[in-house]
Amino acid sequence: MTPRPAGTSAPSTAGPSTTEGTSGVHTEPASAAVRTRSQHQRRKRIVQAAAALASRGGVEAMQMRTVAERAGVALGTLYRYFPSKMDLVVAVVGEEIDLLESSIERRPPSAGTPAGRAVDILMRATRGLMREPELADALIRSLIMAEVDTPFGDRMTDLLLRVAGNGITAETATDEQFALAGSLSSVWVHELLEMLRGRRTHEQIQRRVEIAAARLLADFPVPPST
Amino acid sequence: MTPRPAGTSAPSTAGPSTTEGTSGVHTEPASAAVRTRSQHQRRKRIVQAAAALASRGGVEAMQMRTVAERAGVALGTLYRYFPSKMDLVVAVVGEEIDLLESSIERRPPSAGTPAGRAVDILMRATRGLMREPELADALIRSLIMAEVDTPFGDRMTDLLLRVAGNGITAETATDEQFALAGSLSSVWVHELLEMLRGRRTHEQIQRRVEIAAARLLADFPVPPST
DNA sequence: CGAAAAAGTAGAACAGATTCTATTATTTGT
DNA sequence: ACAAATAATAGAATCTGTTCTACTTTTTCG
Repeated sequence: MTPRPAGTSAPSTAGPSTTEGTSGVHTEPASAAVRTRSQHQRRKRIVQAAAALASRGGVEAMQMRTVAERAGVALGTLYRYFPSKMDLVVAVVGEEIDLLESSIERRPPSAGTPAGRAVDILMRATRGLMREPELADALIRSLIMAEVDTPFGDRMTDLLLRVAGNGITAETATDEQFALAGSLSSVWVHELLEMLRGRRTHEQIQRRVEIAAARLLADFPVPPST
Repeated sequence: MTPRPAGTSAPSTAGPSTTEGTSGVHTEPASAAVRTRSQHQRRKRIVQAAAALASRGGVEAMQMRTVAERAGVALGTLYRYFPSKMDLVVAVVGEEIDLLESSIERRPPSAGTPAGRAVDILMRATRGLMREPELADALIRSLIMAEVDTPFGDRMTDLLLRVAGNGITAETATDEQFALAGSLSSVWVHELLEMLRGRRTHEQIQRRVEIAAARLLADFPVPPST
């Protein structure tokens, strides 16, 4: 699941990566205990508000002031939780990826070859993202722009490794396999970008991803049988 | 409200491309004729100023006000030539790519395999870009972000096709070869980004590009001999 | 040449992200 | 329960991209 201590509501500290380097511990006892009446899921409310706004007009519509307002917190508070707009975007993306992961758990790719399975989840992710083009655009772009680590590419690479590689994990994978899965992931991201730019159709992406996957994952382990 | 009629009469002389989609002709008589005394290479001065600033502190340092000042033009004029900061960035990039191309002409890759040649030019490009990390960062990121066509990925793909594919061109290439070259190009761009984020060393990039190229360009035509 | 068009200029104005301030809750430790 | 610490809040202020205004200088051309 989410490697993120999400539940913890410590504003500044912890957090989803964020630009902050601070890795300090925070002294927040609760995780479920309702603070006073309706206090403390501020983080969740913020992310929701942000996602909602982004689904509409993309990042532009997701203005910090507006998000704060809509989430019912002060601008300053918003900035306490998310030091920059980017951090907020990353949080929103996190949720999207969670969704994809659970979808995969629910209905794992069935193709017989590693490449086939990889294409399966990549296209599923594509469809999922494309359901909210504005949001997708905003998110993908922002992530690529991010100064620092964003869980996106890495999580996707991991997913590919696990699903396509028949149980390989970041641990057990060889350096080369890791590199290959990573390459496929970046090809996909790039195609996604092109689609957002209106230069690719769904079919074209599928074709290209298939072509790349077939080469890149050619010698990934095939599952024993079924 | 208004979609800038940009192409119209703009000083957007010829063109290192820029974001402008307008391929229209411009009514600019001169191209070399010195206007009055020192007028008209304003564009060049602007791009130079921009590049210089970007080489220092990256995009942030390349503030429109500062660029204008340094180029000795009014802010309004700067915006007449480059409707947005992005356009300016694209122009700067254009020059960088030109540099790479001429470097390749001067000393074409010598490796015997398509993959080898591809790696050669990609690493050469990497080194070239890394000479000015701030600039590279600014440029790469901006280009990826660009709403519209930017000559970057395409020009690189083309280059790869020509150089690695032993004379193949966008014309003669099969759909698949085109896709494969494109994939390699996106892998490279992604690695470059990771390097800029400080998550890759030169060697790691080389390794990963080699791994990807070996798979992706496996069945590209090999030169007759030599 | 002389007027209309095009290009420049200085600088104000606007917008949205981020920062800062002063003040008011809440929480926590004891 | 109470003082110190922490979290929030409203809102002003700052910064930088972009737009707009009012003029001045060049260029184009009949």
